[in-house]
Amino acid sequence: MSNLDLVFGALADGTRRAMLARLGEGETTVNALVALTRHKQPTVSKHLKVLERAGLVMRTPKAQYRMVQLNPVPLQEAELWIKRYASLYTDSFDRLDHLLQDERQNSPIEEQL
Amino acid sequence: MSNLDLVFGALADGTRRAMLARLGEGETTVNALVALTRHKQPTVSKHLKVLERAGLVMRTPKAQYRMVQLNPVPLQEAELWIKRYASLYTDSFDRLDHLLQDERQNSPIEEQL
DNA sequence: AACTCATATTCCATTATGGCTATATAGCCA
DNA sequence: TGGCTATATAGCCATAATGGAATATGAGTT
Repeated sequence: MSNLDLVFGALADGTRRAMLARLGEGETTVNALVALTRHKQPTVSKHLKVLERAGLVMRTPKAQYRMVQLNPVPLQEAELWIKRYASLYTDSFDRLDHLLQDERQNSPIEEQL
Repeated sequence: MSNLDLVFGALADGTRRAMLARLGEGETTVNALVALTRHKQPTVSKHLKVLERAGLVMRTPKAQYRMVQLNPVPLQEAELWIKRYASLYTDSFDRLDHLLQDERQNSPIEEQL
């Protein structure tokens, strides 16, 4: 499975997006994230695992807490995908550019994404 | 369910991203999309329905074909979300800006997304 | 009308997801 | 040590998602 699958999959949930938004303001603890949502702690831990699997989040132990930290890189990749593949329609110069690049690789297309 | 859920969910699949990438180059038929993937036609039709539900795609009948067309708007919204909520870490000016805006609304956070 | 091609729908099996409760683990503090 | 707190894991359930085969629909074509 592509990493973009995991990243977009992780983003496809409001609770997880809320957690990311919060993490964008700085690292925090798991409990702080629990407080943000209407869910129980184990549920939040599961969501964290999804985010972690997508590479969006890192957990580092600090005393009895696990500090949760945002990793922006996969988000940038996701943003890049949207720009690269789905904004072709706007800029026809860009479009030609991408078409040329795609020429080099071939089917099955899904493996390139 | 938020529309971003549907959009990101739709993007969380390489086959669908491949279809979108193709649609970025212009409208096409369902069969052309089938040819792009390793999947059967009914499967592709299902994927199209997912994309349609997310508002990413429109189908208009043209003779016996259904022309499939990309709708860029939800993609822009998705891109915007990434920028708005998850790129806080980069620009501290931006960050302050968002924090101030968030001040007005409150919990549960997930409903704001 | 009969045939064909393009696409959608139905049904089925398999697997994934999201939430909960209950329980385990592990670090701190007294 | 014992007890509190923070977090993870396991087990369970309901629901949704994925893919295929078979079939239906609908438009063109002869």
